[in-house]
Amino acid sequence: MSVPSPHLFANVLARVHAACQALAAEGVLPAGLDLARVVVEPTREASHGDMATNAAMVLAKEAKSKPKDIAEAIAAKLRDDDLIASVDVAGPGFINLTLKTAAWADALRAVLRDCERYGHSAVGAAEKVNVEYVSANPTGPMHVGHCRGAVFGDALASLLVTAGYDVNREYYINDAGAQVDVLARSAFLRYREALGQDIGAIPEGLYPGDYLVPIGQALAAEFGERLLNQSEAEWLPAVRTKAIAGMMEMIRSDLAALNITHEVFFSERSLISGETDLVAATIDFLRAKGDVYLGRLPPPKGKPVDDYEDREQTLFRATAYGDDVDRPLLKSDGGYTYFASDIAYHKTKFDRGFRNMVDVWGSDHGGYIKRVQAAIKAVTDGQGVLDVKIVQLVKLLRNGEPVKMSKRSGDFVTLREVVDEVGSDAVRFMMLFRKNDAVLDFDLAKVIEQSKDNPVFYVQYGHARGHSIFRNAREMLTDLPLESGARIAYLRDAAVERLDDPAELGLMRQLALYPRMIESAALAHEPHRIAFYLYDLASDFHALWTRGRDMPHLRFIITNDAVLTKARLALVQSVVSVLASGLAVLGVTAPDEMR
RNA sequence: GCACCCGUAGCUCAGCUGGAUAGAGCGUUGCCCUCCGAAGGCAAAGGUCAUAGGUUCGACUCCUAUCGGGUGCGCCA
Repeated sequence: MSVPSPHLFANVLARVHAACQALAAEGVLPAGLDLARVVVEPTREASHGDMATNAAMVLAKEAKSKPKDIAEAIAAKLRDDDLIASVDVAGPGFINLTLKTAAWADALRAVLRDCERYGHSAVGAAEKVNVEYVSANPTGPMHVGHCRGAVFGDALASLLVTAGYDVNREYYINDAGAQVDVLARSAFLRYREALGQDIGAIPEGLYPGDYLVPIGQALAAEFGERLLNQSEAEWLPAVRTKAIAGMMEMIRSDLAALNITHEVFFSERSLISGETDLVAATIDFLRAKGDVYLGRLPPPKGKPVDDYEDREQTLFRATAYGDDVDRPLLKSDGGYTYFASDIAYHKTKFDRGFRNMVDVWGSDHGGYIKRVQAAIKAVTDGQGVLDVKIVQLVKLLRNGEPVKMSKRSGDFVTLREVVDEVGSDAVRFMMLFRKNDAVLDFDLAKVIEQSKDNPVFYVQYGHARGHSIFRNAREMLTDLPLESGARIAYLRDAAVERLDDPAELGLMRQLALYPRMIESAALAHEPHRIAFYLYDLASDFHALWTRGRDMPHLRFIITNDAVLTKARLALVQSVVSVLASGLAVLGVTAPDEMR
């Protein structure tokens, strides 16, 4: 696999670094300066050139000279650079750089050269990252509330892969708590039903959903009437195992509808059912460090706890690691708290080689972050790092009206219903077209609209429009290949230096931003930035396309100039490639034509 | 009471881990289709970035306090 060449911004940053180091060698700047805070970024205003660096301002204090003086010194070095057309010092010490137009042509060639690898990065340095997401309780089908976290986690994982990390996608199966016993009892009822018994109404406290009917039938087929004479203690484990397996199968199939897969499904029960009790081992580990003690907790504030009992309990010293209070590890019945299992679980992640962990949780778990991060610190001696991404609620609407009830399940809308109605692409893109920590309105009617108001359509249409241009261009360039790999190869030697219209150069600038966007979005764990970037790119592309209406000389296909046409097709191809690449990161398809 | 998240244009939201005169879509207003690329395009208006302090060359971004909205607060997962 070829390593993509450093992108334009990284390239220019390296030149700025080199200039600083040269000045250090000459004694103009002190030796050993920390260049970490030096950045090269696109300018917001065209009058400031193409790129700007803050080098002089950042280094001024340490170098003990005026920013302007340093800026002039760096600028003088950069003026000799073969990539740079002009250098200006402005404002408090910005160094504004204008690149030679050849640099943009080179950047465009890089897109065609790297093909689908364009934008891929090595910042991740193949470091292992564990991304845990979904982890819905195995007690029923997935509902809409789950799908934002599912899509977010999946896109984040793809983004990290694209940025060069070694990513493991993981699902934690909560198969050890009381809720799976409830599931087992609910399934047992359906088992009796399958054997012809009249079960009447589903009792309060059990899961009423029809989705358990097939589980009951499967149990009847496997066990016959054997379980009927057994006590609950006897039949429950087998029924539970069967029911959980059935629920997980259903969940996997729901996820498959969104093209989401996990490499690892980690069972909570496996922590305690193996040869060694890993939860006990983890508690012992913490106890040996002095982080476990017997003590009392003040009663909880907020809503009163009716069965509150002040008692001495086994506590983890979470406050020593940044949490607000110490947290219990054992319940009054002697069983492990969910938190205790969770510590052991995250310890296994670390023990499996993941120093970097990302968990994607729903907004109602926000209060749980500190204690798990505290636990990870304790259990990994500060080596492991957990970033928790909270995804906010989705408000499901239809034409602006809230959608509450479900046709199928009665009390919640299933993920499957939503995907069936609007398609995976619309769900995925819209879930990512917002910061994860902001609540999201999802309107079933609007997301399938084929208009500019619908970002999903707008971006996909950009890709399709590119292909439409290729199809039309074949009337003139009859040997233009339709297959994308061959077409890219065909366009690779196009005379892209002929692209000099400001609108074209603007699009080239936008394309050059993509690799930098991938890196920063990956480092920030923010896949939504890619969605917004693609929207901007599509917008620029559509704008250029429509300019051809008033200005025929700007059309992509110029019938009497094959060389220019080919150059413009190279630009179109680059846009198409980047749109396809970005959509792939988001898990959204890039269609060749809109139906 | 405490912790965490949010507060940016009339509405829905971006703002690239501290950069220059805060951006986009919708909506509003004004132009642009006898024909060639209008499932539209161009342009304008619209802001005390919740408020008040602080940190520094520089703050929507970091810190403190206050106001408003949300979430959570032994032995649920």
